[in-house]
Amino acid sequence: MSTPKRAPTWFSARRLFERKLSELHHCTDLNQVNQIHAIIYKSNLHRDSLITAKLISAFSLCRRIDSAIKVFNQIEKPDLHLYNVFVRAQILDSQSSQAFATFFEMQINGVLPDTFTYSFLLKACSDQSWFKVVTLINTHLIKYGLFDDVLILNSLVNSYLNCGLMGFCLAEKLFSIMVDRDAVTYNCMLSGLVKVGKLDEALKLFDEMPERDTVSWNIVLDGYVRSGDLNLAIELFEKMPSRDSVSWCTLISGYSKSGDLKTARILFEKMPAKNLVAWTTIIAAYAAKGIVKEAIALYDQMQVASMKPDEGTIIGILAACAASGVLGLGERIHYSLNKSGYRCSTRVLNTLIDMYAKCGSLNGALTIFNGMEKKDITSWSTMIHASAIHGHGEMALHLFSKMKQEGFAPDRVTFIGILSACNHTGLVDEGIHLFYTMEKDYGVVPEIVHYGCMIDLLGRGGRLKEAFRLVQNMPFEPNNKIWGALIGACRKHYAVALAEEELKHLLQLDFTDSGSLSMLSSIYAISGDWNNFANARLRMRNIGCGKPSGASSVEVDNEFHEFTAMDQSHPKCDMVYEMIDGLTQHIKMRAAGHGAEAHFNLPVPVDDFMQRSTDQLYRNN
DNA sequence: CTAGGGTTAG
Repeated sequence: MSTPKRAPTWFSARRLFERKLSELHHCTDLNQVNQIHAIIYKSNLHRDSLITAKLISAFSLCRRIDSAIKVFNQIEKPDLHLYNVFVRAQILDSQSSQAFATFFEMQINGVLPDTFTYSFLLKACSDQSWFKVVTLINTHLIKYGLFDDVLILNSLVNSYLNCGLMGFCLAEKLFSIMVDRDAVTYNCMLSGLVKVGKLDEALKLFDEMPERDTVSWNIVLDGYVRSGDLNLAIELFEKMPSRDSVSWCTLISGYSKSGDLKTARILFEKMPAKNLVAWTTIIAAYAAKGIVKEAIALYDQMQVASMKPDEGTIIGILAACAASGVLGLGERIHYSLNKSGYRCSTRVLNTLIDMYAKCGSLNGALTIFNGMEKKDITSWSTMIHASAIHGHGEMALHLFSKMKQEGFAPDRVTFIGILSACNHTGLVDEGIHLFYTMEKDYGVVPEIVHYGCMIDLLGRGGRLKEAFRLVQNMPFEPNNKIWGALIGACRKHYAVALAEEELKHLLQLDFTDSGSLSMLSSIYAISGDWNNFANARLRMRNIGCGKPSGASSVEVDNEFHEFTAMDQSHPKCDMVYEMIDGLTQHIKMRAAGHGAEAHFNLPVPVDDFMQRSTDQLYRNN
């Protein structure tokens, strides 16, 4: 006789609940969290600070910051632990300013922050714009006597390393005075050195370190990959004492980015336990190369292998679609997301906007944008840039004022977008106005990229003297992009004399931008100065110009077509050139004041063609 | 707290 099945008793249900409660802060299943939430309220446990803290963590893990906020707001007097959990939840949801608000609020309420609070806040300090905040936290730590804890000092070193050159110097200083360094301290510094490209110093530190774990080896592996020396990378990979998924993925990603898909694929097949990152890397690699069929096949295979795509997977593949202009795959993924009922995060939606825009569908981008209930600064900046690349300057300006109405403060990236919108549409005066108000009214200090936009804007608008004056007065040394914009402007407006005069000293500079050199040589060609022309051409040859040759690409019905200059290899080559000639004629007629109604014999209707084509410049190899 | 895929950028 078999043992009778026992009905679940009150006792076992209670035990189950207690077990779930103790693991609550690791739970990623929203339904379960909601259930437990309900039981907590019924059992009057919501006054227990530890349980509430776990609940906030759980909601944060399920990406439901709204629920976490509700729970937090119902607590009358949060303690340090609750404040910390809430700060971390806000940081994880990239609500940094709200997290700092919580940080101030707790101090007003007489709760003093501890090292945990500071370590969460430091996690938000991810780039140069946070440098001042990091120094501030540094002084706080000293003031409150928290400056001797390895954990927090490691966080501090790491944050400094994220903050540009100034940060790097302070990180080195801090590292040198730290007495209690542990493995993490060394690894932070090691990765900092690799990220600023100081591979030699990184290797030296690697040798000097008291102990090396897998993380250390992986950082050095990444260093070789970044330096482009994949042979050294694979050599290191082979002699590493231990390899984990990160080692494999670093290498696969390295080969993918270098364009060697074949080796990337071989490594992927050899990788023992393929994880989500490996799948994402290889799929995005095929998508970026425009090999759509294989990307789709792998995407399906991944699901057969019961790997569930996460946010990173979706963003990675969509970004690759955007970079290569493969609308078909992007649309397919968007469709499958909708069908599966996946709740797209703001970040995924932002990536979708960018993907549609860069693949030629401004309408697709707008549809996503308008349907978003929670837009962030990136959504607005992306949409502004989307209008810019489609030549809709007015739309970009409209979006710009609307985002301000909705309470968003434009940042450095927004300004790059809006200035380039003015540039693409010839809105010179609007651009100048925005540039001069960006610091005064918005507190955004112009960087060299913003100057680059302005110089391009002025130059294209024919205001060459102003462009040159701006270059002279800007607080930066001109880089290749600045020179490129100037030379391009001179060429466009046949300002040979100006180019000569202003660019004379340029020839002595260490000038390595192939595009600018080629434009410079064409200026000399126009002016008939064949000596300097030859000179410029010689310099181009010396720096190995033409290596990263530009290519246009377009995807039609899941097939990828690529074209380079003077390319005759395409099977429908004649039709392509016929189209180009027709379009050129079309543009010239439009420029001469003829309306769109002017009739041409084109093999495909113009709108259809414009809708589907992308003109993405990218580098071979 | 450190390493891998990953939104906006003349």
